[in-house]
Amino acid sequence: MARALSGEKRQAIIETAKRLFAEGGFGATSVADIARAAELPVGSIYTYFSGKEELIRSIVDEGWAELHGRLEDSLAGIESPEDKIRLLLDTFLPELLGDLDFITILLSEGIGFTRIEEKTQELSALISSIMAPIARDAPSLRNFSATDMEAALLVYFLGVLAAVRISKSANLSLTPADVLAFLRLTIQNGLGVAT
Amino acid sequence: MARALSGEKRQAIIETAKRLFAEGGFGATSVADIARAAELPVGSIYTYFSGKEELIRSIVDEGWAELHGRLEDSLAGIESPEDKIRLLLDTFLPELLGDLDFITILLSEGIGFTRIEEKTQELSALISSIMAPIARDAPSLRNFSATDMEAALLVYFLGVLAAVRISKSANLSLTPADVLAFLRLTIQNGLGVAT
Amino acid sequence: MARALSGEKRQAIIETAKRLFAEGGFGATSVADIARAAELPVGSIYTYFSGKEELIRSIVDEGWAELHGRLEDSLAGIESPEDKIRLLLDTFLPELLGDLDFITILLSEGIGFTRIEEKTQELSALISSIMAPIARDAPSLRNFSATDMEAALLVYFLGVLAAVRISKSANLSLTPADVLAFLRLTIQNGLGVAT
Amino acid sequence: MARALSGEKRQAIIETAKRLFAEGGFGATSVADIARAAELPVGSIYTYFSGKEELIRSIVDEGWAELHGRLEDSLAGIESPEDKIRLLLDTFLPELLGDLDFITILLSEGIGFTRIEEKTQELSALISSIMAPIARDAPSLRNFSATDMEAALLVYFLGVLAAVRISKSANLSLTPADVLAFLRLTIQNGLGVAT
DNA sequence: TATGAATGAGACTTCATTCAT
DNA sequence: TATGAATGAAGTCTCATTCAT
Repeated sequence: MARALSGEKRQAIIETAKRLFAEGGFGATSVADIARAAELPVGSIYTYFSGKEELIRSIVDEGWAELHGRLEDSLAGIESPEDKIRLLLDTFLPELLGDLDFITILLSEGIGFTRIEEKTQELSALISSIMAPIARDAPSLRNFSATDMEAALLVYFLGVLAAVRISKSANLSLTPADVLAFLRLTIQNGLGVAT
Repeated sequence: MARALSGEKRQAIIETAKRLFAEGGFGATSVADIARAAELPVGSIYTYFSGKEELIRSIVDEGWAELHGRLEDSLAGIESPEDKIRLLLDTFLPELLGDLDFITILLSEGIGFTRIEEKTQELSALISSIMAPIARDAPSLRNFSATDMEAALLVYFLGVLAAVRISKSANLSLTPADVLAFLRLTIQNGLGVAT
Repeated sequence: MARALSGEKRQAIIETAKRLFAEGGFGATSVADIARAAELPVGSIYTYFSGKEELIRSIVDEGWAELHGRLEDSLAGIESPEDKIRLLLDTFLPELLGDLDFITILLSEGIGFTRIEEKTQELSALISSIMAPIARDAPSLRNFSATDMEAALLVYFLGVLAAVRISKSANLSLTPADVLAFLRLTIQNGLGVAT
Repeated sequence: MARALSGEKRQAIIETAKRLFAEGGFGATSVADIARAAELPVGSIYTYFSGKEELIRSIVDEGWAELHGRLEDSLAGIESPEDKIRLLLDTFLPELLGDLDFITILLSEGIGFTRIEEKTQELSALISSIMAPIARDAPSLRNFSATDMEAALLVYFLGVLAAVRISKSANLSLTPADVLAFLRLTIQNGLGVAT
């Protein structure tokens, strides 16, 4: 029997590529760069991925699947909408915001190689369904149409990601925690859910 | 006359490159592609720009300068903060959101070649100063710290751009007008300024 | 038993490689392609052959040896030159012309990896010796020198192979049977041997 | 104005590539090999040809066009079928047989990249039309069907090419002149045309 | 100033062969 | 013996930039 494909090696490639793509961009990062950084021969990249595009697609797809999976698992054990929102704000978002490389790829090069839009909508729908029961009763959302809600979710979600990313890359004083704090305030004001 | 023609040529290069960079990305668009699409010889690109990077830098810098300049000019003739906010929502943002190619470049490839962060902060500061007098008196913003305001501006500004961009590239039903409508509602709720 | 199985595996490799080399060319066919098509692991190819070149050499050498061997065996039991010629036309050539992949390899990639020329001469000499007694008495060959005979054999042999090959690859209406019919006519006219 | 494409350089590439393809085969000859032999930078090959395949296609197409063109030009001034056949044997074929590299490419790698079959048929039809008036009256061709004629042309044409090629590559004593002599004899016997 | 051919570094990818298992 | 992951040299091709014209 020959050697089996090494999950470790595959993961090392994914992680190295994620970092380099986030730092320098997809186009400016060569497969050779990735191999060098991962301390692997170039050929090995192609043992694990059919090409450079499959590599970025895997980074996004798998990163997203893990995120989404963990979120759904966690939500499954929770009944109250308020607790679900707290989970989003206290666990899910901090985790996502902690993975700046992932966010960077998601917001820039990722588009065009992966169906990020579908993923964003997926998440939108999930959050939307969580918020619906509360939003219905929130006085400040009285005059929010369904379209307004859809726009709100996109703006807040993408805005939070982009804000955190730009704060980091521009060395602004604003931290992910600050951004989350603003989001908490906004949700408390809008939905009346304190976290 | 000759100078006018040259200016036109330069502008043609900028516009063609902007479209191609937005459509295919900076890395995937060659200088020859731009020359072909602009129906100009390759050499001409280098008559007007020192290289490919200066080209994208010019697109972002000049696009931003024009935007910012027009905004300041318009604001100069307005006294009331409410009217200023109306100008932002009714003129400035619709214009910006209409230039999807510019937004796309700004959010993806732009970063890394240009100091977008500084520009975003510039705009942030401007808007912040406009809102300050109103925000102070808005009851719903009572417990908003300065940091919260900074976060809010970044999240809304970047969120609106990213939402519009993704809606277009993913063929979502959400239009720039929908996103603006949400923003208007939010401002009315938060600042009490109707537009 | 084990050896029989191994022989089968070796034969499967030879046959698969022959087909792929004929279809796509030696250079364009990878060892992995052959392994995949033969439903064998890559390593197995190297258990039976020292490398890709030995593989094509084996295809040509063994194919030729079998052909030549069968021909000599059959000729051994025949006395009359006329019957020998009939054997060539009715058995040997139809068999050879039926193996289009072999012909294709022989005429294209084969050269350069194998000493096809020697083989062609070998066969030439054999056929020449068969025809000699008859040719001497054929009136129409009166003014044929030995060199003319050598040229004739080469032209007819290679011409028949190339014609059949090109007819197939170009989807011409000409069949191997048509080409053989022409050859029969020619031999009847030239040597007076009817088949 | 920039430099104009150099016909000389293009021709040098064609000739170098033709030689190398004939000597080592298409697959085994790298673009870098060609560039080195032509004393040109690799990039220049791509200034004149879109890729390696267009290169071999150009070799075959242009070589064939020149050959075919010259043949038709020469035939245009000749009335008698006998003289036309003499032209084929005394001028056209010797020229073709003198370009061994071209023949080699035609017979091996050429197939698959170029529509050689169509070209062969083109020539077949031309020669066929030349021979028709004579063949009708030739007693020895009485029992030749149209299919036989087609087969004959293919076998003789391809056979002559292949024979000359193999004689050269195998260092046989047979020369192109010998092969042509055989062909002359055969035509004299069959068609009664002396050359 | 205008042009576009020229250049060669470097990108992505393939692949024959080896060898740990 | 059997396997197929591992390897890195080499292949094809692209492209930003230069510069002869």
